[in-house]
Amino acid sequence: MAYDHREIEKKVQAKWAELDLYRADLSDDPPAGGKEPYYLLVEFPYPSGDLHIGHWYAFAVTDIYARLLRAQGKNVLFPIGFDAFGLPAENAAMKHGEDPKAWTYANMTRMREQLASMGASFDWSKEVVTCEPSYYQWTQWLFAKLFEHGLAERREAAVKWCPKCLTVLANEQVLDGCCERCGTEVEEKRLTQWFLKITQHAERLLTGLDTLPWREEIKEAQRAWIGKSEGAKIKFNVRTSDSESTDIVSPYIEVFTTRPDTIFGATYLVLAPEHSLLQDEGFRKPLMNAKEVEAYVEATKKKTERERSENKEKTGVKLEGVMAVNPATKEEIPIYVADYVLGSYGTGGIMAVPAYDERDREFAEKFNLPIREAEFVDWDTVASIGGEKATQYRLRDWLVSRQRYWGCPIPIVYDPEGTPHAIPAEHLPWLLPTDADFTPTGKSPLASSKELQERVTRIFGEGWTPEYDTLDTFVDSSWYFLRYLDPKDSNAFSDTELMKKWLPINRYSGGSEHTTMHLLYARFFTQALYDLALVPVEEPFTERFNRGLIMGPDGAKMSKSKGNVINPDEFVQKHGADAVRIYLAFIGPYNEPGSYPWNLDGVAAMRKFLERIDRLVDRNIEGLTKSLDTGTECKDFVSPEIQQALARTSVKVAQDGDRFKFNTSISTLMILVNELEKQESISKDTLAQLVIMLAPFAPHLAEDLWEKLGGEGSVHKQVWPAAVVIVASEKEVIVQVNGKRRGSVTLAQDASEEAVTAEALKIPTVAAALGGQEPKRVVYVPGKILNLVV
RNA sequence: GGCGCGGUGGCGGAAUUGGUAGACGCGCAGGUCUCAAAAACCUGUGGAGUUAAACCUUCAUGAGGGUUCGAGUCCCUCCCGCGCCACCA
Repeated sequence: MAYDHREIEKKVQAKWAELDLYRADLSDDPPAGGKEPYYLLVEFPYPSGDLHIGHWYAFAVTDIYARLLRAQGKNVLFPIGFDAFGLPAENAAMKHGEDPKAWTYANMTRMREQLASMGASFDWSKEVVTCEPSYYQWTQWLFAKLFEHGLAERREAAVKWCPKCLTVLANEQVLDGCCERCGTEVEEKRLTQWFLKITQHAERLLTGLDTLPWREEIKEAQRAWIGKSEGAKIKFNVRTSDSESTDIVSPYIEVFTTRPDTIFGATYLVLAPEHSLLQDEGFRKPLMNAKEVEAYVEATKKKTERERSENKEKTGVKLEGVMAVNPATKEEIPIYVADYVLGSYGTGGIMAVPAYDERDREFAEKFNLPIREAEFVDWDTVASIGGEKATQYRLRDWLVSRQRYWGCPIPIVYDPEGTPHAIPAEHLPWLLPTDADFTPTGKSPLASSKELQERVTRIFGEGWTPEYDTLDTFVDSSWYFLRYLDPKDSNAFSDTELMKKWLPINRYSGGSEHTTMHLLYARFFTQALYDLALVPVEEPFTERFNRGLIMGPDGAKMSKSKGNVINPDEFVQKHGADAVRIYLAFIGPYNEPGSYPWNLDGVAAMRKFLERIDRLVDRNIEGLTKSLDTGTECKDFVSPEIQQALARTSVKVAQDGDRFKFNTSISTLMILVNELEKQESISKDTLAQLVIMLAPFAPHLAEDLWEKLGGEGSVHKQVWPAAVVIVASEKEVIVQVNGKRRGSVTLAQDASEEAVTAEALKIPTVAAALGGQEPKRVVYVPGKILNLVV
């Protein structure tokens, strides 16, 4: 008889709610006999409205770990919330004429139910919702702190613009030249925007990685993104090149190079078309082909960086009338403007060494410039010509302004002179106005709010104006894990004492797409707040695991157009939430970013496994009842084999769980069930242990079985079975000849090498393999292996 | 192009970190039950070979070398896949 999962899920979920089972008491203190705190974090969802299979994989499997930890006596904080500001809400609002807020809140209601349906043991009392004023008040407060300390700055810069989302983007949100959200190719503009100065933390973001036990690929991706290069800055004087005068024009051109030792081979200089000298009057004066240069600069402006890099054919224009002087050779060398040099990196100018740089060589060959292999010089020589050691990073400052409505208002006002001021804390939360036309036009929707302007005038006076942009949603999510500790506090963003106790987060599970976005931002935020003595740790996440991807049954990425999308609800209806949970956990290791095809038979197989356990308990409960009826002692005999098996399972399930290898945890449980099924009768205690170990994986069925067994309270409050190990008196030793297995002997644990060897030689296959020869050498690993070498 | 991570049956994946390769599950094959089928259960299942049968032999962890008593695991060379970065000087 198959169990009725729908009824069980309903019943036990109500029971858990009634018992308020998953609330973590954060002040529970270890010295006072409390449990050790463990902060388990999973990236909070965007309220998109429907839980898809990826959500299940993210939350249901991480939940297994939360339950394993609780069973092992940890005080587990496993919170959840919603990353609720963001663009899709506005898009939906435009499409259906709904209010972004109404859309967001309706979705959150729906998702809370769905998250409950998977049996996730979140502590909802700690919920944070980033679009609520009680939350974004503190996003604003923290932004103001960063502003006061010079880490937030408004300035003009070349920025990426998404023509579809009609907003600027951070560098991190541009993937292969396209918008991370919608895939549209981005444009470049020069705009005045708000930046968070993450580049000030480049070095610490780099060195901090060395202290973290993360997988190498995550660290390497961040290192590559930060992109540190060490080299030198060298100044080249510039002269007019008419024959009589060798006037020094405009002070000099400074270049950055990672190879200052090749300066003898620098046969020309190249400026990026964006280089400020090209706009400098003094520099332009002697130019004989200023118009041609101007035309080239203009043509480059029309190209995106992507177009510049896709066209590998080198282009450029020589600056006629000026020459640079190589400070090492004192030689006059030509200066070019070429778009293969980027204005946004280094000094925007390079010394070209065509002998050792592929790109310079291509350019030199095309323009017939000299290619000289040179002697290499040491650092003293470089220093003697004015070279200075310099380090460059690829990382750009984080652009956080967004010309969109549904986001956290930037807590800044401008005085009549246009100088920005942080809005004082007493006026926070600085509310998102409700009278703005949120249709994105490229201009900030908040500019259309009368209420906002009136509010500014009322509070700050005539002539003052509000900031109209909202913050990138990645700012909201850069500190949410701090708020979980104290989500309702209206006096502080978090609680100092609780932060000391609960930070850093023990384990953070999420998606690999956040490696060079959210994960980098959150580290920066934490470091910055650490410097302001607002948080007690420099690194927020001790361990980080990127989970893999669930693919369609055909092995391809799920997409509506391919028709291979798996809807978890169908499987939950048919096989139950527990079967889906176990299937997702069994599919492969959770700590590796692999991609796993959804196997249609897989969930059914997991359901069968659960039914076998259900039957096993039922069958034996009958037996237990009978023995009670006859008055015999119920606590019956447990064979050493079963005791051994229980001990083995208890250790291995917990160990593998700790490595996020739930697949082998479950296979270990399967092996135990296979063994138990062979027993004629099983004691109640044995069944109880099985059910406790099943509970993290199949929380609903386990709770039901626990009740059947007459257990007190909830199975999820039980402690993990202690491993009662029986020390075997005998041990099997593998016998090898020349490293190949030829048999085995079972002898006393402490048998001597001689005794094992003597016994091994009696095995016919061993004797045959030896062919009558005496072993030249014997390798004995006590209790494991005896290798006879001939 | 640079860096990182991988490559194990028909499939997802195991392998105590140098010690019986292929756990567990899917799939497949055969069987029990049935008039039949489904479900359920049982048995088998890397290739090749010897055999009455094998707890027998042999080959096998992308390819080729090496270290070692012993290598999926360590080292070298190469091939392939995935990820990140990429005209970053």
